[in-house]
Amino acid sequence: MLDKAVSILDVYRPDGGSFRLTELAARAGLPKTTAFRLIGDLVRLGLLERDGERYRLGGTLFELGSLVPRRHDLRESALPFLQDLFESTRQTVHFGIRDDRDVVYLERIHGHDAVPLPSRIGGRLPLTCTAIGKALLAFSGPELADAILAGPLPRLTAYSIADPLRLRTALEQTQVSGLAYEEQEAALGISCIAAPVFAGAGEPVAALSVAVPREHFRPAHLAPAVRTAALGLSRTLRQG
Amino acid sequence: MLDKAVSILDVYRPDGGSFRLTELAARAGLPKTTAFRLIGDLVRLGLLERDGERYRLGGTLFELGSLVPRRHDLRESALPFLQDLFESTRQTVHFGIRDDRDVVYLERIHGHDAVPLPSRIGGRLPLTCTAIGKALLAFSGPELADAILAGPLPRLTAYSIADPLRLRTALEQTQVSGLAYEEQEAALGISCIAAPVFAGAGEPVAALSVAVPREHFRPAHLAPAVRTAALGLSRTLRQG
DNA sequence: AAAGTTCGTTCCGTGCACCGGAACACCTCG
DNA sequence: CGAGGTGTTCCGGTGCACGGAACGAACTTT
Repeated sequence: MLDKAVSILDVYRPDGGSFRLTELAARAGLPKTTAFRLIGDLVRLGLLERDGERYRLGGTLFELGSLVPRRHDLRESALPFLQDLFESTRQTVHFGIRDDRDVVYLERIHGHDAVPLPSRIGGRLPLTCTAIGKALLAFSGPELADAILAGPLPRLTAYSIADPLRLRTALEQTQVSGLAYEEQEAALGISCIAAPVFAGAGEPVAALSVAVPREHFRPAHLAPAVRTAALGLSRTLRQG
Repeated sequence: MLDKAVSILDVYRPDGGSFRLTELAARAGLPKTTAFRLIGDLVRLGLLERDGERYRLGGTLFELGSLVPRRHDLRESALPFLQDLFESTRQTVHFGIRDDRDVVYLERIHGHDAVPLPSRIGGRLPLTCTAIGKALLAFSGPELADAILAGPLPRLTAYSIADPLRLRTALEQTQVSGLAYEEQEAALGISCIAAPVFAGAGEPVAALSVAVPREHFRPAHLAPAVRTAALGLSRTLRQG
């Protein structure tokens, strides 16, 4: 039964939105009556809510989701540094962690006139298509990179790296410089620079980045700010 | 069964954390075996995760919670204005909505050396004890204020307003000035100024605030910035 | 206007998944 | 060592989750 309830909730991933009963049932692969029954329970429990004739995710999910430790704890420590980075660059700042082969975004800060990006708090993008992902990947154990490089690489744009050799080279450059770059690999017209965040010896626990319209991309200006934020945060995390 | 699963998840509200099986079962009021079974399912589905011998809320909740429309949509619109407000004040900025008799915080922005506050993204505090809450309450229909004033008022500190007359006066002052204040009513040593955010005619859809250590509270300096942010955001929301 | 289609909701028989006590193995502490 | 606590497994009983059928309402098509 739990599986069925979650299959209903999963209809809303990754795009959110709202659905009517029949569509929700179809997308969840459940008989209409079963879906109707479960939806009623989910609404009662606050995990879904009614919006006219439609259903959308409910406030209780938001409240529970906000308590998830890996989001809450890391975000609290990172926020001042992300704010610094946003202020010194005025560009969209991201903060994310690795989950399997994806980046999961824990925070995203932008101002007015922010460029449209596919990233979203709570959303996922492939490690290999994003600067944050590459920063995480470059400093993770070699087994992960090997495993990812052994299969086909996911693509979000025509510029996404599809050649394993090219990706390996990029990762090695990141290992040397401590910075990872993204060139229209996740979103057309967008460049990005990222640095890993460490909590101690070993793999990075997170990474942060700045995303910029390509024609305004100035690594020389951005790199020090990105490094400073990542180092500052790493130091804070090490001190517990 | 869903009820039981949610009773397990609700153990984590409002404080988060992690628990062992037996404690989780006791707090959820379930027999140990039932809890064990459900926890196994919740872990499999990503709603809980194991942390050694302990269980904590899982990443799937964070991902689903991030898609909740009333959080995601409002926060996206509000963020640039909240950033402006943070930059012009350098103090902790809050953004919240009303749910029944509580404020639910949708965003909280702070820098280094932020003052400790009881607020938290996804957390709740009584309307009557917070500036945001009073801003929301003052511009909601009179039935709500009447209903709240008819019962005992919740208190978070010794300074929280317990006298219905005093609260009614404060609400009327907010209706006149468009600003609501908080004087150690939610947290000792903390003052706060808030303004409502409207999306059209009618009740406010949200409110935003700045929280300051009491000895640094300068309403004359803060009020214009708070007003500007709230007005700017209201305008944006009205334009869709 | 009538017929057909789709929707959300209710009804209800039944099969099996949920339930949870008992048992077990392991660990910790006095 | 024994007592108490923990997490895990086992398994029989039964309550209820399940979902097809039916229904009424709304919408669309002829």
